[in-house]
Amino acid sequence: MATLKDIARALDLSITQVSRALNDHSDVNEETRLRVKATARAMNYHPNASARKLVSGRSGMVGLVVPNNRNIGQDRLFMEVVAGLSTQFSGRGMQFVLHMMAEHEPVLPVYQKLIGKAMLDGFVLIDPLDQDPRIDFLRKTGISFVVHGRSGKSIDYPYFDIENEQLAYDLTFHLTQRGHRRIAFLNGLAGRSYVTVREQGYLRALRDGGAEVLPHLHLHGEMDDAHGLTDTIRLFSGDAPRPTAIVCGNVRLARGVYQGLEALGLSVPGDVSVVAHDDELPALRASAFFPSLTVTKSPLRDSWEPLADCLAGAIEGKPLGTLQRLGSYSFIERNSVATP
Amino acid sequence: MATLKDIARALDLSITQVSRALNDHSDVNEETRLRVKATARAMNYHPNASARKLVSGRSGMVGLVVPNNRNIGQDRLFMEVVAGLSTQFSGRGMQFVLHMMAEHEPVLPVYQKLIGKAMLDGFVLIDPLDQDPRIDFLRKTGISFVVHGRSGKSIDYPYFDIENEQLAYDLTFHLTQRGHRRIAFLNGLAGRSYVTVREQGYLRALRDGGAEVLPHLHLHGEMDDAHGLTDTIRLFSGDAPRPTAIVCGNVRLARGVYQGLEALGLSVPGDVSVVAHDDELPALRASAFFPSLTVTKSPLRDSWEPLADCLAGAIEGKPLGTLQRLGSYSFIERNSVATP
DNA sequence: CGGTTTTCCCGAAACGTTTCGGAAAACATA
DNA sequence: TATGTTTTCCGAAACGTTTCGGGAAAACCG
Repeated sequence: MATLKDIARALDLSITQVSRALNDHSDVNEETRLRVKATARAMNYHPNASARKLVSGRSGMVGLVVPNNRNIGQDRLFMEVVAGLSTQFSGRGMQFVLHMMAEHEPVLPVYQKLIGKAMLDGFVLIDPLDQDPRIDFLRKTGISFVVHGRSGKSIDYPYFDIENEQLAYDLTFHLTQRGHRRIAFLNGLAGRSYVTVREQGYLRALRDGGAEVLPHLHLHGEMDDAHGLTDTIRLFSGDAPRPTAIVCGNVRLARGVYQGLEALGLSVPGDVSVVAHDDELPALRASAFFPSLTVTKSPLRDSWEPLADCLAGAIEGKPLGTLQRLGSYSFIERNSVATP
Repeated sequence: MATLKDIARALDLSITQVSRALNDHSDVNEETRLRVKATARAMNYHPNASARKLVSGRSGMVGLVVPNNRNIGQDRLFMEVVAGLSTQFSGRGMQFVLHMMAEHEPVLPVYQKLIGKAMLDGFVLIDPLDQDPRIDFLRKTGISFVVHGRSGKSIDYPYFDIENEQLAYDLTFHLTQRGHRRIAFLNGLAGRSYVTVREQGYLRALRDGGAEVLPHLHLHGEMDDAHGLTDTIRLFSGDAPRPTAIVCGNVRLARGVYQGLEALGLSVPGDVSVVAHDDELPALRASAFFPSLTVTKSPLRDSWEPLADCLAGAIEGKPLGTLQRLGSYSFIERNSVATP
């Protein structure tokens, strides 16, 4: 636990100069800088994070607050997020604080408290809602943050996102081009901003492609196998006009859809075409579906690096322009689409 | 971001007295204490963690360092650990720092660095190995820590553990009492301390129960479905004497074993008896096996609270006796065991 | 050689908290 | 009234770092 004082004493320098040498300030002799750095390493000195935070306002620690309302234990996505972000920040010499809230605990007071303790430099915000109150709150406090996604009309904060509107458009429009006129969309939970945005892309493509807009074909829900299965069964029960194609919000939904169609005795793509967006979650390969699944692909694991980048940049005070990034996706045509 | 100074000024008190009032020291008037606490809440004051850490040595932050060598993305256990610990510490008003190391990065320098930065009060240590070097290292530095499990001969540190020796004994001895003489044990990865300890329990039960000790029936490996399946196939191939019963380190292994036995045309328990230890991981119910599985049960999710308790206690300087805890387990007899 | 700039360094203050040692006032004891 | 005791308070120092404002010496310029 060597301190600046120890190094200063060892080299017969002032604490000031040692600090400046280690922080690469301009007015310190090149030779002394080297001597200081050498002895710092030798005494394996690490700057005391608390002292540093106290005076400079930076601690190198960032936080993720996770509302624990859903069954986290089952959630593969959550693990991806946590493992990805933690690895990224650890690799940058930063610390990653994971705060899991109690169920039904209000969110904003938690941020309030964490900010009050003044130990975090910033936050990562995931799963933004339409008009997310967290964003307004954090913006008001002035603390740095980065959003995984976008929400609200004035987007004047750092984010990393993919073009959800466009990929929903691409998937849907592809189906209209193959002649489909009744296209269902199994979307995510209503209220999530990416869900709303995808809906817009879906509707735009329906109009552009000359397909029917049928509200009963647009469904919201958890994006897992079970909902894919049950939604499919429902779409093909009852009297309402049935779809000839289904757009799935992710590959898990698509797996459920395949099961549902098989149970109904319908074939893919003979009776029903299916497309999906592929986050490339582990152990779930769209190419291994039978028939293999046509998707827009954008690996979720490519999110963590830009997210960490943007947050680190925001903390360093970089201009907003460099802190708003869009990930790319690719359209991969396989064998799950045919003409109706 | 109210500070002690703000409160002091508002109440015309000294900073000292405000601090003492908030920390429930003895020499402060009951009435002033209440006034102070009221205004503190009103100004929603939160003590600055860095300043506190700097002077008192406590920051209320603890860390978990995770070696990222295995495929974390797939690991359900990891998620349980992280979600459980984070929830526990958050609930105690403490902060949980998750540090995921790069693959093949040496561990001890990471601890060294984190301790050097002096922002953490302690560590949770999981998956201890026999003679785990991390334990020796942390002990030498003097920082608080708690181990999930036990390792080494002189166990003079806080831990939470279950009686792995005894439960392996119970499972194995149960089979000997039903007349089994050749009992296989699908254990975990060699080198883990709980694996070694379970082996001892298994061997002790074989001797006590008068069964044969056949080294080729004791197998090590990752404790998942795949290994349960492949190990089972191997146990019943070749010329070596075949087991009439199998002890599984967890329920995932047991599921693989059931699949393997079915593939071999062997029935449970008619041809082979199977028992396991049940960590009660979500979405894997031993009672839903067919035939339902006889187990020793000890929910893993019951570990996080005592672990957090013990670490918090260690940081507060409580005596070691209260910081070494053993979880209980129960033996649940179902339908997967018969006489050979 | 006088004046100006550059180079390299340092003391002291500040961040917000806890805690040590003392001290004034009120109260009890003799 | 003098002496101790308890109650309630406060000033000042300390934790380890960064940074502001200066300052001495060396280098440069005409």
